[in-house]
Amino acid sequence: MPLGERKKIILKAVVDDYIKNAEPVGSKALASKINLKLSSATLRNEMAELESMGYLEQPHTSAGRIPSNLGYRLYVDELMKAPKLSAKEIEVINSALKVRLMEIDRLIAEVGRAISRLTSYTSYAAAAMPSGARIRHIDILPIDRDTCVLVVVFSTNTVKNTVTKKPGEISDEKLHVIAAVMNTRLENAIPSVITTTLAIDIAAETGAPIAFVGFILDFVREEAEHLDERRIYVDGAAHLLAQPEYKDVEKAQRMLEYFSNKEAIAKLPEPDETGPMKILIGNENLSEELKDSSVVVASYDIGDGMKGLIGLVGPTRMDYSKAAAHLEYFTRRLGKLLGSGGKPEE
Amino acid sequence: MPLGERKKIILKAVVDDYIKNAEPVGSKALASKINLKLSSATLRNEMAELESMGYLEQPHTSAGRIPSNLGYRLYVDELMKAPKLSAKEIEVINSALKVRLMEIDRLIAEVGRAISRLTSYTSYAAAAMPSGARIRHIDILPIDRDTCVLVVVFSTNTVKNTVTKKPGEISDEKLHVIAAVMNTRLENAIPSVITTTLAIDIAAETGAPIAFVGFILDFVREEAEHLDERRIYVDGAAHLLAQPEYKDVEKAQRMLEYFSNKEAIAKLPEPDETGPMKILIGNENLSEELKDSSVVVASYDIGDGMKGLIGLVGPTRMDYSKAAAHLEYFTRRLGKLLGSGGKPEE
DNA sequence: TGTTAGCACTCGAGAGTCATGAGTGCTAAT
DNA sequence: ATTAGCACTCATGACTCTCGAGTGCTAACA
Repeated sequence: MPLGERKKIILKAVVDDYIKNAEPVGSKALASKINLKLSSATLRNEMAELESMGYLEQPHTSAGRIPSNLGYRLYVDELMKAPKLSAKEIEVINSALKVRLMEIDRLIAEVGRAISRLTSYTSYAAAAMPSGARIRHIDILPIDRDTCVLVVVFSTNTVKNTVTKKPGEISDEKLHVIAAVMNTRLENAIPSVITTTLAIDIAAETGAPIAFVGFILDFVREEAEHLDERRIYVDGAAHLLAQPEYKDVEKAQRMLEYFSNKEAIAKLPEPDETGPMKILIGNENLSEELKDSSVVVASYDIGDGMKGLIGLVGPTRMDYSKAAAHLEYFTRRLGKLLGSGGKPEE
Repeated sequence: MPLGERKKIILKAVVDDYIKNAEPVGSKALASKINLKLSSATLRNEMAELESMGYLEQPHTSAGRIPSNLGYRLYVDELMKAPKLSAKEIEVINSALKVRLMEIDRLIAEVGRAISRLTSYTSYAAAAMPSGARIRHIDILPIDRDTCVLVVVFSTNTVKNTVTKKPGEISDEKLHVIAAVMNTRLENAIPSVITTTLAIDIAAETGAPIAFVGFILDFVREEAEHLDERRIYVDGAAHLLAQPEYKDVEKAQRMLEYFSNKEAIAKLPEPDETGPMKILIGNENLSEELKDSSVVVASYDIGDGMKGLIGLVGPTRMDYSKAAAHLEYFTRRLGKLLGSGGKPEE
């Protein structure tokens, strides 16, 4: 059942209006706003048909129509105006991205914050690490008599470090030797090869205290294990409350709780092989809590096999076009920015 | 005007009851709950006096009384039951702290999360770095032909690192030399000594490309500048909405926005010389947004001159005793745990 | 055949009314 | 000094009513 051209125009008008005003749109109001010169009666007929086809819904008999999930779906797939940012918005984004490249985590958090501000929707941002990282390099830097810094580089180019005490009697050269032995044993190894036996071996070979060696190896293994545990930054949760669909405190609270729940948050949607952006409308979401919200999520390449993830959450009535436009631009710019990998030559 | 013993008991009972039920407490209800055997009429008289003294307030003529800020103040200063945790709560806290020592930032965030869960109040947690950190050590670790890791240790024992490309022609030994030169020049220096001139100097002395040296020094300086920019982790904002005093969506939204505002959040209260814990009731708070909320905040020693900060925010009707008890125990345990400084010997 | 005008009908939102009851202050008795 | 009694206050919630935006249907019209 292909939709007639006029029905499409009407559906688009209804969705646009509802996105803007959050109130069921009636035939009369629509008649004055639409460019087609049709009477409200005709629109009523058309809208009744659109409803029977499942694109529109009526909250109650004597109210206007609102789009159904199916209606939104058609809207985002075919009808909505090409996502486009104003020059001013682009200006703002670019200046937000002018921050120097910093720790990846901080960057991700900042990006989430910026896009949430710009769109007035709640954002979530994360970096998805490829699992199965290998150990690339271990180093132990002497700092003073009984302090040293332990540095581990993984195959993802992620670096972890910790400051720790060292037994005073270990010389700087000895530290070097310990690190060298660990590197020959562990270079390119998966973290699970680290065992107590290995620690004992290395301690014996280098003559270093077993406790010290054990501490280092434990650190390496644990950091490796935590490597693909993605940290998600949620920002702009307050924006949720601004939306009339969350004016019910209970509902708003459920959403906020959802966003502060680590397990739930780990399952937030992400784009798949179908492309770098995904729009999930209402019940297309898998999480129960999101079933009457919508999500627009995009991914970008961070480099070193890592993928960045950034999404916006709003009511099903959200401005998909705006959300998509911002995400699209942001991820494109980020991809470019990060693609160069923070080389010295800027 | 010293408060009579009986008035104190009555005030305490009113506060306790109001903390629990969030509803103005009337003379009759109070008469049945209080252990003194007084009639409601007597209580009425006493409560009227307490009101005229400013310890109680009446939302409207025919309602019960609620504590005023002054009343709460007296309550926390003199009346409330000694903060005490149940064995079960202690159990939960201890298991929450059993996480291995990790990056300080992550630890702080986790602590905030845990205490928010335990108390059902919104928490904020931060580490306050001492300003004026000096450079302690710089190292450049070769990883492969054109990748290296830059590691900087500051006098606060904070370590910052970044992965970067290096010009392929620089040998591992050369990296070593560059690092050594930088260390002799910058050891124990304040970051502002880093200038373009210095970069040119070092490049000349080592024969390294000026771009590479410049990149390293820029990184050091910028990280140093960001060092005392404290990052604050807020958790459990959803708990706010559970409190009846924030059932008004507007108000709740203002609070949430407040907590996602970087500038505002940087000014959250912290304990001062008067002691490790501070209770701010209602309008004792300086921020406009907190004037009808209360804050209980405590600090603890992280070591290396850093101070940890953790606070709970709730309605003025919050359970000060519970909040204080949790904070007290948490900070005490944390101080002990961190005091040892993450030595290898556990 | 598609469009429009007209009309009776529906139903949520908001205003107004009213009874209820928890709570008060005051007075007089204990 | 305490208490019982009583008249008064006022927020709350249930109920009713009106208003009006919006609908579906029918009949007239191009």
